[in-house]
Amino acid sequence: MLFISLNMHQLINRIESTVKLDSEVLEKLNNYAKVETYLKNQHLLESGKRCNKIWFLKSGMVRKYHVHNGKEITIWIYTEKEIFTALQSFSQNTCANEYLQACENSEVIYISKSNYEKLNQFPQFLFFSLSLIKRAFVNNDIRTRNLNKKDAKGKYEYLKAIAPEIIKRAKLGHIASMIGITQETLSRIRKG
Amino acid sequence: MLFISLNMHQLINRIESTVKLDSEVLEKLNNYAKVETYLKNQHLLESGKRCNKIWFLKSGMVRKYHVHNGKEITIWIYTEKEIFTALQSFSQNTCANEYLQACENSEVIYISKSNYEKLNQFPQFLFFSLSLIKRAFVNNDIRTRNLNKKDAKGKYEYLKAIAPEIIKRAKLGHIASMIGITQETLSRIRKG
DNA sequence: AAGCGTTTTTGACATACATCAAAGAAAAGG
DNA sequence: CCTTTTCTTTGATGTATGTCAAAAACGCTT
Repeated sequence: MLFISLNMHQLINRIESTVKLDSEVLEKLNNYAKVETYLKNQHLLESGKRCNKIWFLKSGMVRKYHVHNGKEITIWIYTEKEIFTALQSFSQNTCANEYLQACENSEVIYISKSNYEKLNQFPQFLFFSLSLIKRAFVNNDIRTRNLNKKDAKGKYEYLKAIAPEIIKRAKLGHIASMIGITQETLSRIRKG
Repeated sequence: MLFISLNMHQLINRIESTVKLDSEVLEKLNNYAKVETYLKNQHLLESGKRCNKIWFLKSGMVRKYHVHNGKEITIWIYTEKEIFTALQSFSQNTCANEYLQACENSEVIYISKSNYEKLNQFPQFLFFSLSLIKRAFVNNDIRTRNLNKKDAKGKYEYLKAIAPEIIKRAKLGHIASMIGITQETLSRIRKG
């Protein structure tokens, strides 16, 4: 009889909306996945460190950013049920040059790189990994194209349309740097 | 005895720098891959059509662009030995909203989507697909981050550093729209 | 070599947005 | 509940780059 931790259901649903997993994979997944909590402002990952985890966000909000000329540039903000990692570091064993920080108290499930690779030895899980990254790739692509040729207001409206949760919950400055404008400009845009 | 078309060697080398393929996969790959040539300015793919091919560029140069307010925005320019497709259309069976156009006379190898999927039933090929897209994802990511917070000159210098071939061979206007500046600005940057 | 279409350069001008600075509002913390 | 810190708003000013238009250079084709 297969025992799956209660914590795992959201994640398993997420995966099984792409591929059905057989009990062998489910069991491994259940064993490999660990739950962890972070307080607001705590870092899940820091620039310069190697990223050897992939995360699933159960609750809260996590911001990915990098530092350029002493300024934090938000890359993306993740909300509930999203899966994220610092892919270059994770897949190429290099040092990350980005930070992952909880912007609210957050609860995550993570799988270590080595365990993730073990899961990927199962073709059904490998197939999931491929579709996960394909979707992420396509989304990035669409986002970049849409943001590129818009003015500040257009960028904000676009982000609002595709990620209303972020607009509601994230700080002004974080949102602004995500779409490449200053927070002063964003404040004025919001005013009307 | 396995016969592999001469045309295929470049592509096979490219794949086998990631995974060694056994003869069964090699044979299928050889059967599925077709060579095609395009004249300068001919389209490999047009917006509104479904993209059901993935290409390997043997020689020449291919530009991916989309049209925004009647203007062509270059997304990227591919040079020899690169693999490309319109991923959203290819993987989600939607209509492409981008064009692929030869900017020089070009020779490509393509594999149809259905054959590509057949190849992906082999875990070793699936593994290649995953690493291919991972690398593309990471490269896009790095590029976007680097281009975002630079001024026009910085963007140009960055592109020159990562893709000198494009700078040498592509048209001014194509390069300019790729980094989100006007061709007049780029012309002035080049002047000094 | 001449001619024609395309691409690049140059110039004058307009403007969206950044920057800097300081006040005001909200949140955190004792 | 009051204090301190952090975040957001508002205002004044500067500048990089866009836009429009025309000239110059380039590269095919005959």
